[in-house]
Formats: sequence, C-alpha cells, structure tokens
Amino acid sequence: MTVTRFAPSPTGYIHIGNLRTALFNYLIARKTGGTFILRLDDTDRERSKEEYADGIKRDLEWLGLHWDRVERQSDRLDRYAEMAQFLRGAGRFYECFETPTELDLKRKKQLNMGKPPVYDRAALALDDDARAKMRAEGREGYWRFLLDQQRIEWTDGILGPISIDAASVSDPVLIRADGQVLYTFASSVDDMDMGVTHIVRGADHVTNTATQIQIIEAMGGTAPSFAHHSLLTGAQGEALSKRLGTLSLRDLRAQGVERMALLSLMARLGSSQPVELRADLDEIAEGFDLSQFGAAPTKFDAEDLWPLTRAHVQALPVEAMADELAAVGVPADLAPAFWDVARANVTRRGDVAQWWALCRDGAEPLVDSEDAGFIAEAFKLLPPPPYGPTSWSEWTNAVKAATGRKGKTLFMPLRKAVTGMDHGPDMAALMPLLQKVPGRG
RNA sequence: GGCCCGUUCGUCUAUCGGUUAGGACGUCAGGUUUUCAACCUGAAAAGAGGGGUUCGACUCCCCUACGGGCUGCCA
Repeated sequence: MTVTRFAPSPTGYIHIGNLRTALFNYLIARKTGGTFILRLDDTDRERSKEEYADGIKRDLEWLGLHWDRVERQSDRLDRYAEMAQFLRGAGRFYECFETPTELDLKRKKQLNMGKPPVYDRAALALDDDARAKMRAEGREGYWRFLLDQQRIEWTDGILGPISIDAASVSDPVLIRADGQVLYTFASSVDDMDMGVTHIVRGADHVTNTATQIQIIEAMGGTAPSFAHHSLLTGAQGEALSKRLGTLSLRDLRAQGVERMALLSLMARLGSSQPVELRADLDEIAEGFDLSQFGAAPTKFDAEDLWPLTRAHVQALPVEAMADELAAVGVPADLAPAFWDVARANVTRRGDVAQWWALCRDGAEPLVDSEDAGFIAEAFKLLPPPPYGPTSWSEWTNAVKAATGRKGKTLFMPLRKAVTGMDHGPDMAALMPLLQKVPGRG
C-alpha cells in the first residue's frame, strides 16, 4: 500500500513551488490507489497560523487535491517526547549548551580556517558535573542527534544514487532549549508512524534526507523511498524564492489562471513528457511518471500558463460559463449565442466582460482618416439594430455595390468602425448580438 | 570555504559510444480565413570550455567555468 504525504508548514500560502510537491505526492497515491496524507507541520508555534492552515486546505480543495487523512504535528507532541526519550536511552541524543551566538562564532572561526562549519561535538565530552555546572550558570540544554559518521546512501527516485558523508554534516539539533521539537525530528517520527512509503519533496531537502534516514533507523523504523524534484527557478534562471510572493496560488487564481492549466503544466514541466492540457486529475495521474523528471533546476515562466488557460476556457460549454456570463449581465436567453461568438476571443473567463460591453453599449468607432468618407457612406446603408444572421452580408454587399470596395479594404474598415478594434469575433455572428452601434450615421 | 545535484534548439527535454542529434511548446513563413483564434504544411533553432580514454564521445573519466541547493536552537 502506497502512502504519501504533503507536509506544508502553515507559515504561508501555497505557491507554485509547494504546489508541485503536493501534486506529485497526490498523483503517486492516486495512481496506485494509495493514501495521500495532508500533514500540517506546525511545530513552530510562533510562525504557524490557523489562517494559513485554512488557506492551504482551501487551495488544495480548489485544485482538487483531496486528502484521505489530515494530521497535525501539534497534536503529536507526546509521541515526539516518547521517541526523544527512546533515543536518549539509545545514546543517540546528547545535550548541548552553547548559545546561538557561541555557535555562530564557532562557525565563523571554522570558515576562517578553511574548515567546513560542522559542529565539533564539544558537548559530547561533557560529564554530569559539567552539565550541572552549565545549568547552574543559567544555561538551558538543547538536544542533538548523534550521527553515525559513515556515508549515507540511497537511490533517489529522481536523482539516482546519492551518497553523502555524515561527517560533512553537523549533528542536527532536534529539540530546542525551549522544548520545541524541530522539523527534522517530528517529520521522521511521523513518516515512520504513519507508514509513509514514498516521500517526494524539493531538492532543498536532500541533506535532511541523509540525516532523517539515520534518525528513522535509530528509532527502529525503515526509511521510505525518497525522490527529490528539482527546484523551480524564474524564467531567467534566478532563484524563485525571492519572487514566490507574486506566485502564490491565490494570486494566480485571481489573475484568471485555470486550475487544469496549472495542474497540467506542473505535472509535466521538468519532465521529458510534453506539456498537454488535460481534462481532469485522473488523466494527469494516468501519464504521470516520476522517473521522467530531470535533476537540473527547472525554469518556470508564469506566461506559459496562458496558452493552457485559453485552450481550457475556449473548450468550456456554455453551462460552465453560466456564472461568469450572468455576472457581466448577459441575459440567459442570449448566453449560448453570445458564448459561441465570444469564446474564440477570450483567454480568461473574465474576458467575456469586454465583449459583452461591446454588444450592449457599442464601441467608439475606429476610423482611419482615409476611410472617413467611406465609413460615413457605409453607415448610411446600415439600418439600426436589431440585426439578424444575414445582416452582415446584406450590409457588406450593399456597401460593396455602392462604393466598389472589396476584400480586406472593404471588411476591415467596417469591422473597426463597428467594434472599435481590428480583431474580434466573426462579424456575421456578432451582428445579431449588437444592441447599439453608436457611430451609425 | 565544505558537501550534494546539475549544464543538449528560446523553453521542457530524448539519445543507456557509431543518429541527417529526435519530440513537444514557443517563434517565423506559406495555406485557409473579412480580422483574431483555430486548423494544415513547412522552416529556423542545440551538445558550456579544455584535457583525456577510444577506431569512434552529447554519451565514460579528470579539470575549469557557470547554475541550483544545503551548510539554522527555520521548514
């Protein structure tokens, strides 16, 4: 049984980077009929906010990434204390007393001497008396996990064989002086307890994986299989983290991006499979294959969402557009005809507003100076609305007979005069919807 | 500074030593269309640099450059 999880910390909303992680884990569970857990990693009491937890849930619901189970780390504090006690007994936890400032100083010294800034395990040498003395000085202990200094190896689902020397990594701090359990530990306990079988996360967690494998094994568990997807960069290759604020899911949604456009792109970007618009998550899951993803950082350009959004919106049946059409004031009886005319000329659902405004209010005629006389004459031949399906051809034929113009020089000035634009829906189909033509006459 | 990963058309990528280096999206041109969109046809477009190994290297090895990540009592 496959068990995956998406484990955001509720310190912000879902953005384009998180979304990829959530989607991959969802798809793996979905594809194999497994379980997808939403786990809120909220051990950081200061930064975690209920508002964000709710926001994350709403965003996942909008995307359609339904979870089978929800967990909160703040509900599991007793369990972490229990496993911490177990690891102390096993000699894998040791208490340290350096202050953050002291640690910072140590790192700087090491760096200056050209050495890697790895914790020197000074606290490991402390005996009971020394520890008592530290406490007497008012210092509060925090706890590190004693790494077994060997190479840690695993076969990554995306990166392939990875080997990291534990000696190049500091013993991770797992419990702070104020008792707060840190991510690396809570996550390891949870993944073990919840039977998580596959973890897909960003490449920023590769080093964590090395230590978490040891932590899970020290607790008597078996490490799940890991896969680390490349991180997204901006279109110019710059780190995306700086721009994440403008790429939150809610912003993209507010701009009119369609969820299937977003999901279709994210399920394929960075893989060798072509990006294709899919109709639903089942279709996306069907073709999803982690092994098709590359390890190189992936450039993400939000502009790529628009062609997919347009294709999705243009294929929508009128029923799916009912709310949007009603919102801009399209009468229900005109909706099907209007949507048929407008659909080929919209990218976002909201774009129908401008076309309906044209139909309802008419447009300021756009007349090139050399066409002024021609348009004046043409408008004399145009009866007032309402128009029928043959109005356009009747009018253009009449104008053609009266002026001798034909082809593009005939049609284009008329289009511009009637709609105020040089592009737009098919004129023959548009005419019957026009309720006003202000420039007429 | 140390550690991990990476570098093929504009973009995402294929190629498990021998290919006219393939596909998709985008771009451009032609066709169709009153326009836009859509559709059809076609085109341009790539192996970071330097050393090896080999009959032969995009592919294997080393170095350099560049990009990303980690190097927190954040996640």
